[in-house]
Amino acid sequence: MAKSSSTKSREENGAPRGRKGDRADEIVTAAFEEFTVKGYAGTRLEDVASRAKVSKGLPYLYFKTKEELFKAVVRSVLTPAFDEMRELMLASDLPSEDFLKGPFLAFLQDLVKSRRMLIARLLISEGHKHPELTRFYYDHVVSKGIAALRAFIDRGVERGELKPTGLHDFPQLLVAPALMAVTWRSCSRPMPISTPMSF
Amino acid sequence: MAKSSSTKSREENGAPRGRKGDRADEIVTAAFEEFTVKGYAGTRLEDVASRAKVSKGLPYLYFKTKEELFKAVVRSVLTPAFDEMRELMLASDLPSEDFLKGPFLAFLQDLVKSRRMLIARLLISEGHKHPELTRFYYDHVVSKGIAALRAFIDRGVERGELKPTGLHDFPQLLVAPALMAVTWRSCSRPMPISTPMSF
Amino acid sequence: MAKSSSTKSREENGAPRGRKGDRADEIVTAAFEEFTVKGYAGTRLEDVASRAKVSKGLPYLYFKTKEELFKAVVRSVLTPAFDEMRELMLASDLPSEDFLKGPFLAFLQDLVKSRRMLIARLLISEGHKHPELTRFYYDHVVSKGIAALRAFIDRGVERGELKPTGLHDFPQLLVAPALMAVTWRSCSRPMPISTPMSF
Amino acid sequence: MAKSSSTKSREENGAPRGRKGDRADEIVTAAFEEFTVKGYAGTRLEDVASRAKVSKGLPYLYFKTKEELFKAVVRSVLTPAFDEMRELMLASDLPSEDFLKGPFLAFLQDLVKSRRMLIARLLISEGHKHPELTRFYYDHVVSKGIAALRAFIDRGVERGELKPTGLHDFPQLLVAPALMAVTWRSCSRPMPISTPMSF
DNA sequence: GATGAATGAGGATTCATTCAT
DNA sequence: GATGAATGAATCCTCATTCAT
Repeated sequence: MAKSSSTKSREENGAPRGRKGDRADEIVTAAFEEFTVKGYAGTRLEDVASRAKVSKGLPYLYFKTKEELFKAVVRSVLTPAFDEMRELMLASDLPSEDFLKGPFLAFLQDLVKSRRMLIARLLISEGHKHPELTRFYYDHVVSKGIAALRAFIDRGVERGELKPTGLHDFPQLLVAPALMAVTWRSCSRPMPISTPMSF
Repeated sequence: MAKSSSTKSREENGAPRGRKGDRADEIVTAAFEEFTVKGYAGTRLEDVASRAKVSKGLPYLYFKTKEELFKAVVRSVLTPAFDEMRELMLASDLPSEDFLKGPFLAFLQDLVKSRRMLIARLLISEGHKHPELTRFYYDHVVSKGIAALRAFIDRGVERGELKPTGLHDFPQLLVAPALMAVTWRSCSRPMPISTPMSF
Repeated sequence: MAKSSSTKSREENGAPRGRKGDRADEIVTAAFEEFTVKGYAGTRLEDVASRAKVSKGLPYLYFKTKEELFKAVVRSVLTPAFDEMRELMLASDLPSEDFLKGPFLAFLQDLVKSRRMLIARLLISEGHKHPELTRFYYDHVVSKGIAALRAFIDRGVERGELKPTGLHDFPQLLVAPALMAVTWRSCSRPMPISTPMSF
Repeated sequence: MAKSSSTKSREENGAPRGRKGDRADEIVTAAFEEFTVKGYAGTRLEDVASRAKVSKGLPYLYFKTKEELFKAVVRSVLTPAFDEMRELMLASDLPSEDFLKGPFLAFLQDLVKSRRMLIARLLISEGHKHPELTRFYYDHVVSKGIAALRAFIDRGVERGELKPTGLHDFPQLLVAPALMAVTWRSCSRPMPISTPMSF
């Protein structure tokens, strides 16, 4: 998340860069940490500001409201994560199972280890309060990820590398273990992330 | 929650309000609905009260604080759900796969259809703010459910009905689809709950 | 205080007797203890009720409001205390100084030792919120006590036993040490009550 | 309280509101007035705020809780009062009786006339709810005042100006008349403060 | 008379947001 | 642009008081 805007997302969140380290980015980063730890309602903008080492009023210069900041946080994590996954799916030409057990698993494990998956908990807990956000991201980001997964599955089936199963209809099951790991962990018990196989 | 008032008051029908009133139950039910819809912080006790058709102050007569009420809600949903599951696992002697595809799947589908699984979202989103609650329920309720699942798997393996897989180590994967369904749905997209097959 | 209504104050506070121990008295006694410890605002009628071993609603059967109960408490302590003092002043014919150093000092010391003087703190802290009470008691009870003290002083002066001093004008100084002792003690430091002499 | 803002803001005149605003001082002053009139429990922070002409929330910016504000009030009155007294005792070299009947009496009379002595009533009525406050002030402020009084008395005795009496043991009796005056007045009846003589 | 469940006004406290500097 | 003092709506919780039983 830290480097989310390093690629291309400069102007969409209206952040000025400034050579001494994008304040907006620092605020978003701090907000991410606060939000994932305390939840939306539990996060005080003042704490976000302190964590970002800026004054209490500054976040309002970049983000009109707390909700806008929240959306910026989701944006800054989700978009890169799904972009990465899509790139990954297209970049390899390994046999399906090898790919799943190799790079894809590694990707999921990284995801789970990184704090970025915590965004999942945020979406689960707060998503319904921000329906446009949820819908927007579902429609523009998540659905693309799912499409990529589905395309991957279909290709594997075509090649005879995968059995045609219900997976085509619910490709999200491929990432279910990662989600499971995160939700499970969030309920205080670590659960090792194993292969998404046996599917 | 389901059967909390089993002690002396009216049954499932809208019987006359008892004198001593299982108002506590009505409050817990109302609170469950508010909490699942609005989250912990977003729920106003006053709304819980109105929903339960009682005065603003009454919830405090039964639950010292908002947190106590929250705990009571979790308790009232979680305990019966896990008890039910354990009973189910012990009650049947069908071949493992038949059981999983039959009664067990039906149970999960019921669970997902019922609003009770919404408690999962609550635990995911708010659990970390109530660590003792989480730990208590993990230790006393969840772990028993997991043990039951594991026993079931082991029995199936012994009988040669199931292949020995990593499932023994993470039996919670058996309910993962249900959890997936709920979390997915909570992000605004319905996802049919299918068989926990391929297991 | 305990036995305040044993003498003559039965009907004025509307208390029924009932052979098994005047409930009203028990409530007043309990209230006295709560009020002196917690102050007026800090006292919960529910705690008064528990202390008196009666139900939460009972005090309202005897005392229309919390304030009425408070007044009853003041009444039950002040009246007997001043009555006692007046009787004392009239009962003796010792030389003035002997009387002051003997029975009168003993009386003050008893007063201070007893919990009854705590009523002073109540009047100091809460008196201004109950002006009619204060005025009534000043006019009907306190002023009689002062008059008795003044009469005693004047008699002593007439007899040549006491020097004519400002004491005539502020006879309350005779009890000042007792008041001092109580107020001082209430600020957490015990102060022995010595002779009201050297006056 | 009197000179609390001695650091950098306007003096006794209604000078322009400073930018950084010694709002804290204004709030403490307003709180002092509310507390002395209404008591601790009876004071609504909202009223304090209005009296100080600030918003409801501002007091919480300076004082975490109502209790902290209360402590600040006590501090702001007590400390200067006792400091003043100690300075007074050391500053003069008049014969003991002249000092008592002159500057010291004047000091007490001023004290009683000023509203500062009302703090005494606060301590009497609310002190027991704030034991650390009471103890702290006793140990650090009051006891020093008493020590100064005792030193003064002893010096007088050494010089043969005062008779050795119990006063050495309870020097607080020197201020008893002032305390008496205040407590008495608080019970609605003014009592002139006369000489602390006859001691 | 007694009980204790129920009511609801009232007050402490928090925090998103604004704005003068 | 930055700052942080100030605002005030919102919400938890308490408790005097009422009332059905």
